[in-house]
Amino acid sequence: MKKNKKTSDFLHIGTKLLKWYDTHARDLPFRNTKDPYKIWICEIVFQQTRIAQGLNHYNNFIKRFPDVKTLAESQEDEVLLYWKGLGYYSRAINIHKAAQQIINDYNGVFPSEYDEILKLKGVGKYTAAAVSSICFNGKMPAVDGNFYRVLSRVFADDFDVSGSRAFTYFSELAHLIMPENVGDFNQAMMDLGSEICKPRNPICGDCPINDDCLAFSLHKISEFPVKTKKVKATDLELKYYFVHRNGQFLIQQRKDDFIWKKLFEFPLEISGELVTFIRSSKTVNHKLTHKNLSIEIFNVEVDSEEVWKNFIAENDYIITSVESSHEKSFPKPLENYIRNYETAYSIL
DNA sequence: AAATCGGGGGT
DNA sequence: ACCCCAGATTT
Repeated sequence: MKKNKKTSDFLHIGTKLLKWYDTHARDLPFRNTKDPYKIWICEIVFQQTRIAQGLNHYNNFIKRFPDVKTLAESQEDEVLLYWKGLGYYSRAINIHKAAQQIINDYNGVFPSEYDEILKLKGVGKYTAAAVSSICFNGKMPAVDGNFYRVLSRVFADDFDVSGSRAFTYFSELAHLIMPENVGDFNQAMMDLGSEICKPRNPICGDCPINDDCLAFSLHKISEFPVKTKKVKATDLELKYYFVHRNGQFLIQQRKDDFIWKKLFEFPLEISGELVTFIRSSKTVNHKLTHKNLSIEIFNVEVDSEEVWKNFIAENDYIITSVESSHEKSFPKPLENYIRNYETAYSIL
C-alpha cells in the first residue's frame, strides 16, 4: 500500500494547500514574525492546547518575557505564574531551563539547526520541525495531531495514530505532499486541521483538497483517523486544610514528580491542636483528562493567636494572603477555592 | 511500547 | 460521557 503511494505524484496536494493558505491563514499574533523565540514559545504554549484557550497566556508571556535573556534571568516561580491555569506545567519548567540552555550553550543566539533545536528542554521532534521550518527554512514536516488526521483521511490510511510508530509513518506520508515552502506548509496543515478537517463534522465542502481526499470520495471520513488505544481516567482523592487567620493562610510548594509540578497547595495535614478549629469542609470534584479528582478541603479558622504561631513555628509552610496569592500559581480547584474565599473575605 | 502529565471546549 | 487539542518525557 505504501509502495503504491510512492509511485504516484502527490506534490500537487501540498501546492494546493499553500495556495489555500495564502487567502485563508488564520490571523494569529505569532503569524507576523519569524523570531524563533516567539515561534518557540507559541509552539510550547499550544502543545495539546487549543488556540482560543492559550492565546491570552501567550500574549501575556511574550509581554513579560519578550526575549530569551529576559526569560533566562527570571525566577522559575514567576514563569510558573504566567503558566497558571494552562496545565502540563512541566512545559513552564522546561521552557525556563531551555532559555538558560540557549544563553549558556549557544551564547544567547537561538540555534538554527533542527538537531540543535531538538536538544532544548521540552522540545521534541514536532516543535523542532516547526521552529526550524518556520524560522530557518528547515525541511522537516511538523507532524502533530492535525497531520495524523488530515493525512489518514487524504490517503484513507488506517495506520493506528495512537501507536509510537505513528510519527515516523505519517512523516513519510507528509513528505509525499510536502512542497518547497515547508514553513507555510506546516502552518497550512494546522489551519486546515483546525478550520476544515476537524476531528468531528469536518467541512469537506470547503476543503481545498477534497478532490484529492480518498476518504471523502469513499464517504468514509468518519472512519479516519484510526485510534485504538484510549486512556481512561483513574480516581484520586486529596485532603487539604485551608488554615487561615485574619486573611492569611498557609501554603507549600509541590514537588516536580507528580501532577501540578511545583505549583502551590494547602497543607495536607494539620496538628491535633488545630483539629478543634475546623469549621467546615467542602468536597470539590474536579475532572482532569487522566484523573477524576475528589478534593476535600477543610476550612480551618484559627481563632487563637498562640495556636497559629505555634503551628507556623513547627512547620515550614509559607504564610500568604489573598493579595499575595495572586502572585503564585495554584492548581485550578485550589485557585477557585481561594477566589471564593477572597470574595467572602472582602465583604467583611 | 506504554504511562504520565491539565484544562477547556465541542458533540 | 467521550473526544481531542501547534506533544514531550519518563519508565
